Amino acid sequence: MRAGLVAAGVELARAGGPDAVVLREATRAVGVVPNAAYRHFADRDELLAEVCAAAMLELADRMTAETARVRGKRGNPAAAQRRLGAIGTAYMRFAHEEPGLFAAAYALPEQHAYGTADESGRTPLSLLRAALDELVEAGVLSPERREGIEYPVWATVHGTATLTTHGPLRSLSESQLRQIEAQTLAFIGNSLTQ
Amino acid sequence: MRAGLVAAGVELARAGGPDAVVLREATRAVGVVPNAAYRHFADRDELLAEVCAAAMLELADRMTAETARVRGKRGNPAAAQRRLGAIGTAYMRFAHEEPGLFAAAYALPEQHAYGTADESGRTPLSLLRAALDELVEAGVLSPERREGIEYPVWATVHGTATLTTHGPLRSLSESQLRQIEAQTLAFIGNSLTQ
DNA sequence: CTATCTATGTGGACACTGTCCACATTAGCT
DNA sequence: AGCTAATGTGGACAGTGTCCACATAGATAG
Repeated sequence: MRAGLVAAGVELARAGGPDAVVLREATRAVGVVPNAAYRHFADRDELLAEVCAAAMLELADRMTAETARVRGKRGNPAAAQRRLGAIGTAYMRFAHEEPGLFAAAYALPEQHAYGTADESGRTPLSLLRAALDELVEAGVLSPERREGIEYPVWATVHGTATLTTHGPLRSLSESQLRQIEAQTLAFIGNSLTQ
Repeated sequence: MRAGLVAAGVELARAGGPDAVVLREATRAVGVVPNAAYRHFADRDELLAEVCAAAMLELADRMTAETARVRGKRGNPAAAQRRLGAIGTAYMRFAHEEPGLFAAAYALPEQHAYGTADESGRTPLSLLRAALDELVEAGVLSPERREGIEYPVWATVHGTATLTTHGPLRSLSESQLRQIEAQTLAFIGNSLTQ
């Protein structure tokens, strides 16, 4: 039933973002009285935390999938760059295809949410780090510039994602959107390969 | 009184972010019955929109102030770069000194909020554009790379600001924070001067 | 096999929110 | 002076998170 509540919460978040994951509605969905939820969660935030973790997991899954589609063996410069691009693309695509879940993923400041690890330990951040490590290994990014570079890279993609989904840049045309996303990836590439 | 409600709303937002700007509380602060607000605002969102605009304005003011502190005449390459840095610094500093207001500034997707212009027409985005234009004028940024470059730049700074204030990177130590911010600005500089 | 304990769901309540309606007051214009 | 438009008031309703006391079922111990 805990799982049922979380599943209901995820659907609510998918449809309306973190604010839409309302405890009473989730209990209604699973067919139980509101208070029953308090046997499984201390409060609404604890439910939202689970929803958040689920959203992060789906994001990590998408990043993994998109990365896996890139051919070329590890260490190949072009392939490494494409894999980093795949990570950014998956991130921004997730934000647009599931804006509610994306917002929910970052709704809780608390969370140890560098991304709660899924069973395999993959988190969005760890996937990004791996891609950047490969970039160093491939000789594209110099080692002395590697440390901490994941944060600006993450921020750039995250900023574009939020600005274009929930921020002032939402309601751009599809083509404008694609252009800004491409420009964002090029911007990152520019900064790294130098 | 409309102004009073907005002022109360701004203080609420300052203290607790957009969710804290609750209509009834604002009317309480100005000493009037809740419904009185409906003579001035269609609903809560319309009040929040004003708060949002006020927050954007304060952000623009800070950016202007920080930029003005940079010496060196227009067109000087080093000065132009420092002015762009000042804009980013002001942005991230605002996010940290006024996290509630910063969040409120971006709370409403609706808004024509590329930043509602203040009396002088300055908005955060227009200030950024001006700084980038100067960078072109100074020969630091090549003209053919100028178009639309404001979006990745904005996104990078915005991403760092949100991740470190409301996101998973909050609760970093002061020194880690400063380092990430410096790294963010360097990252942008790297991408532009190439 | 019975008795007790623990986990889980129920009913009812409270404070709080945004919002609507009907009413009172007040200021300004004719 | 009297009408009109603007503004504030009182009361209400639905919806929310959360707390309390109660019921019930399932396991566990004697």
